[in-house]
Amino acid sequence: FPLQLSRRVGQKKQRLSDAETSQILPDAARMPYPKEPCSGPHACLGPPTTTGPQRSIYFLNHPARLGSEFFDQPGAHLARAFLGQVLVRRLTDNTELRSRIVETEAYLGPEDDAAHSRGGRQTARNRGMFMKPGTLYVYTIYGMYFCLNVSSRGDGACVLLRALEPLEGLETMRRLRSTLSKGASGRAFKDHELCSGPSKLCQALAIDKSFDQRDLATDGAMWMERGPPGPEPVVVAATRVGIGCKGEWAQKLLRFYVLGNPFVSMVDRAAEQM
DNA sequence: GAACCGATTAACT
DNA sequence: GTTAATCGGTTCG
Repeated sequence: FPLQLSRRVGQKKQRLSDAETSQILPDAARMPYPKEPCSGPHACLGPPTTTGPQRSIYFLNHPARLGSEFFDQPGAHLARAFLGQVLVRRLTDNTELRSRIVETEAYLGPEDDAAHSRGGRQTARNRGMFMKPGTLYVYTIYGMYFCLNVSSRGDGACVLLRALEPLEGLETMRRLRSTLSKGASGRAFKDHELCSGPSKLCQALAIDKSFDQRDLATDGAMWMERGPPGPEPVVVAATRVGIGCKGEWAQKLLRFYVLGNPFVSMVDRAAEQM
């Protein structure tokens, strides 16, 4: 069994190859980029279509998929607007994982010293940041993790998803986390450990580089739905995580999270006093 | 090519 | 609170 082999004592550590992962997992996010939003073998089970003027009364009680117009907001606005919305991931076996977005960070583009697009840098890696709002930007970090971003309005601007509150498919998320986590001591992850970090949520939702540059408004394997109506969550604005603490841009309050939500990755008590 | 390093995690004290 | 793990992407010579 490839996973066990890779853990043999003294053996050079080896990440699961795509082929190996696909043997273990029901879905390793290896679907090719769909040419059409809902083409392929499961077209008849496609995700809800974008809201539009033709929407009938039938859909008023059903989840509405967020479309390109929603993502077309300045980064900091979009980062706040994401809070409370529902991220849906459909695996290749049609299992749907649902989670509420509870923590985000905005990266504002070339002038933002903490952004990958700082100084106007545009490379093969960060191309997604420069594509139309709603385009995903997935990058590898520390050689072993992924981070998921959504392009916003503004050249080279995007929003990093940092934490989710799992709603549906928790046992699948738990299995994905255990299988993909390097520590993998066999212990079961608690609910609040499933998606409480930018790379944890990528493991829990089986998101990898194959999602880079996909369109969240039309993709068949992942989309966003308007969260259920309810009281407005209290939003905390704090400094961003992992970008150092020196410099003008490190001080800006571009991280947003739902006050009191136990699924947030890091609380900032000082920011909460404000 | 080589050197450097990171929008993190998990295990440890 | 500290630190090892781990390697693709970027930069530099």
